[in-house]
This record gives sequence, C-alpha cells and structure tokens, in this order.
Amino acid sequence: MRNLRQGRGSRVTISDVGAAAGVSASTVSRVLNGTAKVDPALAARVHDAVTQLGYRPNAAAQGLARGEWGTIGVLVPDLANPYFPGVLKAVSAVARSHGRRVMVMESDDDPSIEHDLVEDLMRSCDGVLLASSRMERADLAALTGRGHPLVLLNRIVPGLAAPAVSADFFGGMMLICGHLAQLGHRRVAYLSGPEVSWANSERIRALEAAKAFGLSVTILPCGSTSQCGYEAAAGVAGTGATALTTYNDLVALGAVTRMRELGVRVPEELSVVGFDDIALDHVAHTSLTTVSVPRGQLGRQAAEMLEALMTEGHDGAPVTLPMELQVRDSTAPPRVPAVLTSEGGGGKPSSG
Amino acid sequence: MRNLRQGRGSRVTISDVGAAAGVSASTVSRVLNGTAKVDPALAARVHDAVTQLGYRPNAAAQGLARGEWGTIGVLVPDLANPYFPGVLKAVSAVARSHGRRVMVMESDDDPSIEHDLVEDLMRSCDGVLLASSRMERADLAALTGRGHPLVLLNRIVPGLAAPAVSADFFGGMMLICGHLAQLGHRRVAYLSGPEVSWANSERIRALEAAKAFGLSVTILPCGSTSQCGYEAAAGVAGTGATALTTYNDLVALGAVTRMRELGVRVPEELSVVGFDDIALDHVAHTSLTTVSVPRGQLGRQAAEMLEALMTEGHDGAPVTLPMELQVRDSTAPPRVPAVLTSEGGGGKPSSG
DNA sequence: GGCTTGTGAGAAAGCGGTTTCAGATGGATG
DNA sequence: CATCCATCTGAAACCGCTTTCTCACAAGCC
Repeated sequence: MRNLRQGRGSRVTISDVGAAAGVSASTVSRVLNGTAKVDPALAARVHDAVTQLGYRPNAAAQGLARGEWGTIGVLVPDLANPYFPGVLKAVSAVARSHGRRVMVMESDDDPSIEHDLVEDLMRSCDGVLLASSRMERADLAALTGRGHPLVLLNRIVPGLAAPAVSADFFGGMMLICGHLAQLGHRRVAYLSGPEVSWANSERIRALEAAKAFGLSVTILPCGSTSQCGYEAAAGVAGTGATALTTYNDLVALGAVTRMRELGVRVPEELSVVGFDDIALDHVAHTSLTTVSVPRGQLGRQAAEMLEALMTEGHDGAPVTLPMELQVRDSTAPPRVPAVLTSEGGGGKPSSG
Repeated sequence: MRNLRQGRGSRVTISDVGAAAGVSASTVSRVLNGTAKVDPALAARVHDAVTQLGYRPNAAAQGLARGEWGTIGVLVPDLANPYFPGVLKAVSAVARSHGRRVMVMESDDDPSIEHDLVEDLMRSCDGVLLASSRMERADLAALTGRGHPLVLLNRIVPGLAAPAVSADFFGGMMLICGHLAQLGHRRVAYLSGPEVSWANSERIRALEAAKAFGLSVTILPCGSTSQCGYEAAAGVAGTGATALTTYNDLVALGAVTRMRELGVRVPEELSVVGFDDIALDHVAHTSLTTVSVPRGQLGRQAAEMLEALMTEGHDGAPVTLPMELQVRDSTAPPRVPAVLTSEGGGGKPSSG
C-alpha cells in the first residue's frame, strides 16, 4: 500500500513530497540537506512524507543542480588481477570518508576501450583514478589535458603535468637484483610482462641498471598470468641463468610449476623471484621471495591526492612509494657457479 | 590552444558548441544523437566544433532529460574474492552490447552498508545486479519492492517476487556428496562459510539431504578465506571424518595446508573437496576436487535478465545453473573404512 | 506605535541536456 | 504563378533538484 510503483523506477519527485507535506519543494530540499533552518514541525511533516512515499532524490538531477556527482571513478585494467582489490578497498574507504562513493570500471586489459571508459568516467564522476600501464602517452596527455581531476595510479609519466601515485617498481627490481647479486648469482633471466606496459619497462630499466652489480640479464617475452609464466619458463633453461625474475607473482608461480615439471629444483638449482607480493597464504605451492607493494597506502594516497585536486585544485608532485624485499623460500645461492666458466671467457667468481 | 580549461571540469556545454557551429543547441543534439536528419553541411560544422572545443555531453543532464542513465550497477560483497571477476566480465560484455556501461561497487562484506549502496545504485543506474548472500530477507524485500529493476545474483529467495540467477549450490554439494559416498566415505566434516549466508545454507541443506547416501556430517564453523580454512582445519581431526568438504576452494586450500602441517596426508588419509573451482592453475599447491560454476554464463544470464526487465518489464522465473563436479587430486577412497564399525564409540583407526 | 531588522518559506531561475512544437524554406503540384 | 506539403531548424518546455531572490511576518528599537 505504501509505494504503488508508478511506471518504471521511483517516479516520486521532491514536489510530490512537498505536496504531501503541505510545503514547497524548496523546503523539502532544505530539510533533507540541512542547508537552512526550517520549522521543526514542518521538518517532521517532510520526513513523514518522505518515508511515506518512499522518496529518494534523483541522482542525475542532484548532480546537475549541484554541479557535482559525489562520486569518484576508478578504472583498472583487470579485476581478476589480485593486485587491485587491495588498493580499491583503500580508495573506497577514503572516498567514503569524504562522502563520496566510488564506481569501478574495468577495461579488460584492452587499451582501445580504455580511453572511452575514462571519458565516460569523467562525464559522470567528480574525479577519476586511472590505473593504466598500457595506454599510450599521447592518449594519456589528451586525457590529462582535459582539465578534469585525474590521478594516475601506478604510473608516472615524466613529461606529463598529471599527479600520480605509484609504487617504485624500479626500486623494487633493484632490491631484487641486489638480493640475487648478494647470493652470488651472476646470470639472471627475466620473464617480461606486457610489451607496452610502463610497469614492465620500469622493471627492465632496473635490470639494466643492475649490470652495475655484475648481473647479466636475459629477457624473455612472457605476460602477466600464471599460464604465461608456465609456458615461458621452458625457455629459461637455454639462458644459463641461475636465477629467474618475473613480472609478477603469478608468473613466478607458473614458472616454478613448470620448472619442477622439468625436473629443475627451486631454489636449489634455480632461484625464482616474484613481484607484488599478492596475498596467497596457504594457497600457493611456493612461498615466493618477492617485493611487496603497500597497496593500501597506494590506494589511500591516490584517493587523497584526487580529493585534494577536486576540492582545492592543487596537484602535488608525483608520489613514489617504496617497495620492500620479502625474502622467502624460492631463492638461494646458485649451486653451480661453474657454469659461468663455459660462458666464453666470463669471469670466474671463486664463490666458496 | 585547443581547450583552455575553464575552471573545474569540462565546462563546455551543448550551447557553446551550437554557438561555435552557428546552429542551435537542438541541432547539435540532433546531430550527436542522430535522432533526426540535418543538413550534412551543418552536421559537419557541428562535428568540427565538437572536436574543436573538446565537448563531451554531461552525463547527469542526459540522464535527467532522457530519464535513463545508460548504466547498470553491480554490487558485490568482496572484489578480492576471485569468484566475481569472471561474472563481472560477462556482465560487462552483455551491458556493452546493449550500449550500457557497468559500474561496480563493493560492500566489503559489510551487510550494514549494503542497503545504502544498493539505494545509491538505484538512484544512478537503470538497473542493478545484487550479489548479496548475507543481506536479510526483510532488507531484500524492501529493496525489491521498490519497483526498480533488480536482479539477484547467486541467491534465490523463494517468497520474493524478484528475478534471480544463481548457481545451483544445493546441487553442487549433492554432487560432492555423491562423489564422496561413491568413494566409500561415510563420515564427512564441513568447514562452514559465513553464518548468515544463503550460499552457505544451501550447501548445508545438501549435506543434510546427503544423509540419504549414508553420510554423516559434522559442521565446523569457519569462514570464506584460506586463513579461515587453515585455522579451522585443526578441528577436523576430532570428528573422525575421512573426508572434508568446504565452503569454497580457498578454505579447502587453507585446510590442506594445515592438515599437511599436522602430518595428515591428502588425499590418502583425508579427502578434501573445494567449491567454486576458482582458476588457480599452476598457482595452488593442490589440484582440488571441486565443483565448478559457469561464472561467465551466470553473469551473462543475469545481465540479460536485467536488460529484459529494464526494457520490457517482464521478469522471468528464477534461473538456477547446474554445477559440475571436477574430480582431481584431493579425493580418494578412505583408507580406513574400518572406522565405520566403531560408529558410536570412537573407534581407533589403526593408522599404522 | 511606526520603522527597521531578522527569520523562515515560497516562487523562480538555473544546471545541461532532449524533445515537442511551431515556423521558415524550398520543391512539387494544380 | 499561387498553394500546399514536406523538411529541416530554432525556440521553448521540461526532466528533478538546488539555490538565489523575494516577500510576509514577527520581534526589536527609538
């Protein structure tokens, strides 16, 4: 009897409420938003009418009138990637604390639709958080040049005047290289992530810088899933590497599976290192040495930065969060340093 | 030079475009939406102006004028649960094919905010997909009675006149029980999911029905994460069970980890069965016997049903999708069937 | 007691689009 | 050549809400 659903959706408007309460629409608005003082008696009548009619303000009308949506949008490449939920939760928490809701969209790793999705987000959110490692620089520039609050997540683009928050992928890979070098490894392989990914190029940049540690690196094309790692791992044998670095933990786990199938013991015969430190306690077959991203902090900082951008308009400098090395069971000193001697004249580290 | 970002957001309106192109706003609208024929020359001028000014229609204004948002909303309890991405991808695909975008919200497993989130979604989406196993029936009824297109995902509520699409959890657990009975198991334990979860109660209902197979079941409180499974697994020993069923795969994997730590071999001494068949190829330590949900189909059907509800208004009968048994490495015949003889008086399995 | 001030409520003007409605223009027709 | 009709375009109304503006009324002041 209460709400006799008229047509599609809740078609009861603020004027209906006003009529029912015997006041004007303006008064209803004032009561609901608390923007001005109104006679308590009237307010009570309004509230009654609201519950009576089951009134809920129309978000579009509110957004239009107020000039803001009360919403921030987040675009992530792939929700199946266990990396994102952690940052999304933090983003949601911050947004909620500022009275905003967050809407998430997924590009399904397809850069061609990413641009459209971001534009959609811009048209219906006060600000957007963009996690796109793949989008081309020009596209990115077009988007950031739009004058709409936007913060880059997990990507720093030097030339671009866009605020950004990212984990220090370069530093993370340097930590890994340092760890491996210290263990005595000299030849390492890298199972590369997506071709055009910035996150991947940062890792590679670090691997190249790590030549200073005396490491020589072979890069093998791979991808970002455990299946990719499983498939690409077979190619590691031919490189003479004693340690394997990867784009992320999933790849590393896939690779470990394959190596074991091939009879290569990890870490005795091959050290394997992950990246990201996704939570797989009690689930994964291997306790990976990896580097961890403070995902909560990442999301929090990005959301706060976006909030500042929306309300005050100032954009801080790009933030880079340090990663931490997590040494676990998948790395060990190389067992056969002698392999180096057959290199064609490489140095012979008298390890031992 | 192109867009001199004036103030906050893209403040260029349809009238600005009209002015720039020397036509009225109406004409711009007609050109952009193709709702009526306009002089090609004018159309060209309009398109020029649009790109020139970087015009993007304001979503709120469009929504208000058109009376629809072009968006469907999905509420999931927890994005970190690997179950959902699969269905979300399918939902997105269907939505996109109907020209709608999808916005995802997460309740973080907190039923108390779920209600608000759904209302938010209703106020800004044409329809909503609700995956809430925990929400109370009364809350649900209030929401579905609102006359707003809504489809329940992974939950069937008998008395409620709400369209719904769900996997057949009851049937899934029956498959598991049949499998275990066939292997010769008689006593099984169940690591229960969240208390008030419908998905969990369906599993339990099946376990009770499985008494007909000659199974006796002990239910142990647990949860939905691998950590829960790890912690709760210790209690299995005291039940005399030769097989362990679980709320989901993560719990099962956590339990296996613990059992192995306790020196119990899986599946030789204890069979363990998962639920859901989340994709963990090459990642998990155990290849679980489990039941699989057609997550893609689930999302697809739910989205199609919602679409039908929005456009035509008719709501079909609740759909239940069958689950499939996946027999892998974590189940085997019980090693000590003799335990059965001591049914009432705690026998001593001569596990020598 | 008349006039200024303060207070609270209603009327009305947007917000930025879409869509109806009316009008202007051009071609076809008698 | 005048009339009619079909097309296309612009003006205006409207979507539902917020917010300014205006006004009525009551209280406070000289």
